[in-house]
Parts: sequence; C-alpha cells; structure tokens
Amino acid sequence: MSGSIKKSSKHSNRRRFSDDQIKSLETMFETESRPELRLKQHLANKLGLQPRQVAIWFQNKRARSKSKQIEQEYSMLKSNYDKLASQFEALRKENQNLLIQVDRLRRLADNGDGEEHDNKNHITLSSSDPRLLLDINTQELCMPTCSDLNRKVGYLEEEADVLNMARIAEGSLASPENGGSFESCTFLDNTGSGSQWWNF
DNA sequence: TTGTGTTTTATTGCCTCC
DNA sequence: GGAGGCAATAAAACACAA
Repeated sequence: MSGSIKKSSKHSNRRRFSDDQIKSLETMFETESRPELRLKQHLANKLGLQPRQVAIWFQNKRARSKSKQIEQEYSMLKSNYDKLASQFEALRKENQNLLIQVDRLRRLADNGDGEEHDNKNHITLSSSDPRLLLDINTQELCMPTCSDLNRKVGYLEEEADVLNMARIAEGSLASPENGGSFESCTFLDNTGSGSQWWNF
C-alpha cells in the first residue's frame, strides 16, 4: 500500500527529456555507448541533468539498441531461412517427379511393354542411344556391360551394312572417321566395374 | 473524453570486475 | 566490498482510435 504511494511520489517529478537533450545524448552515444564517469558528469552539467539520469539514459539506450539489433538479425535470418525453404521445396518436387518417372519406367520394364530389355537387370531408356541404361534394381543410370551391348552392336552392324549398301548404290561411301563409332563416346571415361565392352 | 497500446524514464536485484 | 553494467519491471508520458 504505502509502497505504491511511495513509488508514485518518487516518480512525481519525472519529465521527458527535451529534444535538445536527447539529441546531445544520441550524438554522444554514437561515438561512445559506455562513457566514463567524468564524461557523464560533464554531459549532465551541460544538459542540466543529474549524472545518475545520464547514466540511466545510456543504460536504457544500450538496451534499446541491443533489442533493435536482435530484431534486425532475426529478420535477416528469417529471410535466409525462407529462401532455403523454398529451394528445398523445389528440389523436393523435382525429386518426386523423378521418382514418378523411375516408377513408370520400372512398370514398363516389368510389362515388357515398348522398352527393350538388354538383360534381366537393365532396360534401355532410348532406342536411339544404347548408352543410356537404367538399372531396374537400384533405379540408377549405369554403363552398359559387354552382354548388354553385344546384341545391340550386332543390331547396329546389320543396320550399318544396309546403309553402306545403299551408299554404294549411290556411289558415295561414308568416310571411316564419320559417325557411329563407340570410341568417340566421352562417357567411356566413366565406365567402371570391368565393363570393357569397347574391346569388341 | 477515455480506454488502450507504446515509449521513455527510473528502480531493483543480481552479477562481474578490480 | 564498492562501482558499474545488465535484465526485468514499474510507472509516467505520450499517441491515437473510437
């Protein structure tokens, strides 16, 4: 009871600082946020305030400044987080679409429907490109093995013979360095696991 | 005018440093 | 142990919509 009255009387002569006082305090705060006692006393004399009031003003100002800084850091972190979240979402959707495609291809492979089986483990993704194989078990793209390509090469050789015959008929043979040569394929550098099918 | 939310000044209690 | 800083809080002053 008496406490509140006492407190009330304590604050009875409180006044807000004038604009000039605030301006001077702000200016000083910019150069020194924790001024020494002597500087605070000098500032108090200059502004007609108690040194204690100046000390408290700097204390409160530091608190305000700190919370403002925390607010700014928070909004920056939130903005970064939002960016990452949207990137993650885009990647997630892309991954989902790819999984759907893999699933579709696997079903086609299971049905033997349109896709060509090179052996029990692989299907070709493109009838025009024998290098693209999908491993049915791991769902990963992989390099063809010897057995994968044996029949494919035979098929292409037959096709090439037919073309050559046609060109001979037209009087123009294809140059040896042109077209269809497996040796020119850059992906050979990446083959591993003993798939040295290019020795054929 | 008044109720309500925000800002500013001031107090209190605790902690650290010398 | 005293001085000074900080966090939490009180309360006065202020802004503003209804």
